[in-house]
Amino acid sequence: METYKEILKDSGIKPTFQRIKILEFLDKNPIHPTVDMIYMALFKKVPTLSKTTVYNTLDVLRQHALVNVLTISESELRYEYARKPHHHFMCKKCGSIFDVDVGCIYQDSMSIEDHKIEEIQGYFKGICKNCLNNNLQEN
Amino acid sequence: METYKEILKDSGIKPTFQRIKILEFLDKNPIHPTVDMIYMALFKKVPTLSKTTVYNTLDVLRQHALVNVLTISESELRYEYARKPHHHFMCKKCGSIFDVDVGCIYQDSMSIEDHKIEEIQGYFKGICKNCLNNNLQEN
DNA sequence: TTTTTCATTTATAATTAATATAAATTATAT
DNA sequence: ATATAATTTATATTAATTATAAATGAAAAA
Repeated sequence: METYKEILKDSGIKPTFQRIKILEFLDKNPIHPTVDMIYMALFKKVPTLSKTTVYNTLDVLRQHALVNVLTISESELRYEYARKPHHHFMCKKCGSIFDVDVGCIYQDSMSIEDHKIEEIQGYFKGICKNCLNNNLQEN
Repeated sequence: METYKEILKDSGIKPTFQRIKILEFLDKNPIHPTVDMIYMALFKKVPTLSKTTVYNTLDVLRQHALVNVLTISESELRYEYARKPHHHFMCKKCGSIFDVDVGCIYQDSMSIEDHKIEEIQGYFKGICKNCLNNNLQEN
């Protein structure tokens, strides 16, 4: 199993302690966190961490295609460890974001209506299955 | 042809001058503008307009399903007059946003992986056909 | 080892989109 | 006319993000 240090090195990124920790957090917590969620979680174990570093690191990781930025929320950006392409569902009630593993027919297209495609984001919004179940129990 | 006043009335919205102007602007300028773009454009003809009114009006129009909010940009929200469902393409070079009229196979689905769908956003990003052409001319 | 250099991290300040609040205005109903 | 309520406006506030510069740390050169 490849370590985070190795993943960073292989991408040409100097594997600093902070970068390793942020990458590890994203990998182990597929919750599509905000910058603040990452900062709050890691601050407990790395009290010297600064929020600027989280921003900087996410930028670096993104430039090397290790993380994706999601604009699914209207108020702040969300981040995820980049695995294979997929779409996302955001619950309007609890706010959680889920991966949805549906085949996108444009995933392998080079262009759409003569525009060159470099990136595809598919966002679904509504009520997640957990909230749907909780609603039933309340009745 | 239905007037903007009528469209607002039919949606149960009091057709004020500001609301009519904002709705008209969105209808006649399918550029998916930001709040600022709407404000700047209308301010010329309606110098008393305030930016808060643009925010408020867009909220009201949205609640009555007359406008859609796009989160395609990472820095600010974009708005459009709500017509029939479609996806969007944003150019990474010039920043323009285009409607793309592609059939979405999930458009009529009620749910996805047990989550209840209420809204679907499909975003494509890359280089638009205009910028692709301009690049050729520069050589 | 010591020094130098450079990248990274951190602290701080600045920017800006969006929201909240309250006063002013306008329209509507009494 | 007057009172009431909705809307608009001005202003202040919040909060995500970016910019700037100082502090730190690690690698390279002497």
